[in-house]
Amino acid sequence: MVTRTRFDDSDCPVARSVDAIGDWWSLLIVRDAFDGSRRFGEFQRSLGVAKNILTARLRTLVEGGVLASVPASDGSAYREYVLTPKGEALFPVIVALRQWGEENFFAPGEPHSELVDRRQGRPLRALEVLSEDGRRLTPEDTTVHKVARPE
Amino acid sequence: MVTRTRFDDSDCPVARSVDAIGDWWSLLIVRDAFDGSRRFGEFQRSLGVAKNILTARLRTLVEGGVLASVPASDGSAYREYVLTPKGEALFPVIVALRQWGEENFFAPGEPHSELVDRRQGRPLRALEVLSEDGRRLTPEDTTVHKVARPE
DNA sequence: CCGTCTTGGTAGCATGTTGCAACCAGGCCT
DNA sequence: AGGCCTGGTTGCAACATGCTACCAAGACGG
Repeated sequence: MVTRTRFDDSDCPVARSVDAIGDWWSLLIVRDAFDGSRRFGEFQRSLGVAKNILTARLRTLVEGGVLASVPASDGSAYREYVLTPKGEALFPVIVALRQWGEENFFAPGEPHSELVDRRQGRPLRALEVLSEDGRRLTPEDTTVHKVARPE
Repeated sequence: MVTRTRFDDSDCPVARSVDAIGDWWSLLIVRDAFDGSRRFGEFQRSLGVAKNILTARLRTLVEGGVLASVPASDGSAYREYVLTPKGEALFPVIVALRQWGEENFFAPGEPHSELVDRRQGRPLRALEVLSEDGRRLTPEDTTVHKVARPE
């Protein structure tokens, strides 16, 4: 087959995550969902994505348990897409990508959308990778413990 | 055009990050690089990716400043691919995806590769999104401050 | 209800991208 | 020199993406 390679049986959690999200559009849909988008049209306008693509991505996200399709909150007969707990758990992923992007792809002072603490209106603290006892870890401080896949 | 949509001029850092990484293979290449892979053949065997795809992804990652192509460390005439500081800064992204995958795509007790603290051999602490003054934030505690794109 | 607008899609087609397999050049090794 | 390893490139078939047009059901004013 020439289908896109799947990673859903990999023993690496990163690979399975990547596989579950599906593609980059999906991640931007999730980003918009965190930002309050709920309706098909909201996602479509915000992303500028073709409607057939959006339809397909929303479907796979719902099938994957990241989004749920629920009756509209305004009483109309339309449906809305909201994050499930599993989808909400992607928050650190989005924040990590956001911080990496801010750091590396914007000139100083270049305007960009910014995620802020609602209470103080201040930007967030940079994510830190910590050991169990709270030491800050760099990539060199860690190693991957490989697990043999059972035959 | 029917080319894949690009996000490199979006005002959202998440979109620019997504655009810079390019596709999922690239992220898995970066994961392997954190895990110590350096040579073309190492990536190829580890990922099982077609060589032409790997060639293309390595090239875009080098062009994007995530990897650097350096002379081989063993004195041979071959080249190696190592993470730049910009690439190393993806560490929290990989860790976030890894933790999300561990949490959501493995049955309890199912074997999987694991990222551990080299000093203690223990798994890492879960990433936390914190406010500037150290409060732990959920998605609901944050909001995106939109910035108008200058015309 | 009746016509019309909005919402949320589907269908068809051109083009781009992916993956496989075959091939190949230059390093390395004895 | 001969043969194997490494690190690719090339060609092709299948699949995915994006665009535009179309469409059905819900909302809505009269």
